[in-house]
Amino acid sequence: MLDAILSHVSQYVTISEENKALFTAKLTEVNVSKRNFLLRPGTTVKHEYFVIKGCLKAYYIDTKGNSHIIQFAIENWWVGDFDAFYNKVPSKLYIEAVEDTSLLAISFDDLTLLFQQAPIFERYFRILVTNAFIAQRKRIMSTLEKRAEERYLEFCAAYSKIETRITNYDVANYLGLSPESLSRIRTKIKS
Amino acid sequence: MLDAILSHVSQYVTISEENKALFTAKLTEVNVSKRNFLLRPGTTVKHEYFVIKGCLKAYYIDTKGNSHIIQFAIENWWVGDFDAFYNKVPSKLYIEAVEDTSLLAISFDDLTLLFQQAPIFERYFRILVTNAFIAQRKRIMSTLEKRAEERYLEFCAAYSKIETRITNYDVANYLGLSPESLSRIRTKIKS
DNA sequence: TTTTATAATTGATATAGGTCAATTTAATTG
DNA sequence: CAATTAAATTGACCTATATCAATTATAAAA
Repeated sequence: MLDAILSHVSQYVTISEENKALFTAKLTEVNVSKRNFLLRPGTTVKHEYFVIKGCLKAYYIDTKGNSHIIQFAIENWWVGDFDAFYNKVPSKLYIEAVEDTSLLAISFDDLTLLFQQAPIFERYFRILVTNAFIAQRKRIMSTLEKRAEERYLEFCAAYSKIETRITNYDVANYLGLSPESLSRIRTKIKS
Repeated sequence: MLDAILSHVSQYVTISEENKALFTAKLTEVNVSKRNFLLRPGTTVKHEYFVIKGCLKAYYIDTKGNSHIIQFAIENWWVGDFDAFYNKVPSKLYIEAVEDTSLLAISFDDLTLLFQQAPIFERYFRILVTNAFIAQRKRIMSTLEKRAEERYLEFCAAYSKIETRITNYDVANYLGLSPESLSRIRTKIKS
């Protein structure tokens, strides 16, 4: 349970046993069953979450009523609404479990305290956010330069562990495509 | 000169005079004149840069030969190639001065040292990257849900200080549009 | 195993924005 | 300021992907 998150931390920074204890003491378990919500828009976001088991999607509904998936999260991913969490603005996101999911949560106050007590975690999260930033930039680059078909193939390669766990409807949505277009692309690829 | 960057740091974290001195001692001035490059693809990136005066664009050329601007930078912005800088991979970016520009540079080694000497800077950069991540996410959201015209108006509102300093060709490129389309949108707006 | 709900596919048609080519306007530079 | 070069506009036409509507397949529930 805690092994997963500690080994994740250890991939990025070296931490002492004391710091491990300090960290894990601040984590609480949260379970969300399939089709239920970890987060809904309008809420104040007090936690960030680490996925132990399961799969979620983070999406929002725009002014025209269209939904847009901005992130999938599976085992060993952090998920939440950074904007709402750090800037204390109401969330715009739905975070919904696509499978029965168990997570570990850390609150804003505990995280702030942790940063004071052990600045090494400041580094851990700095590295994580930097990586997330880079990954997100690559997504922008992909959208700018590539056709739908190419982006779909790229998605399958990058998220092979996710692709089979979610519907094509959701994959299309993540890629900014209509499900019909994705379906056509898939039949085209098969031939 | 150093005032600008110190006051920028102070917007995000509280730092002592010693830490200010520690930081500024690691900065060196760099000047790039209009149409010249701060960075070219294939290079190893050893520095991140803070803009004191001027304007730059960061772009890359894709496999099809099309260029894509991923960032503009003006006064008080950090600019560089995060991916290349942190992950020590060759840069894919051109960073070109759109006006005569002066910057402050910090090297990877100095930054690493700074993080050890004064973890408060770890926090400063964590906050900056988090903000950059959030801003970038908003860009993705905008692309997903909005038409070209709407995105252009949004761009003008968000980057009013930049908009007049760069060509429409570059604005179009940043928005993922052809210059012709942007031109049509602009004439449509005027009427 | 039948019913019901959800997901995926297919066809017909529409459209935002791209591409190519030409022209005009505005900046640079000798 | 004349000569170049770069930037912006306009027109004609094209294409990737959306939208709407219907159908089929698959999964969940009764």
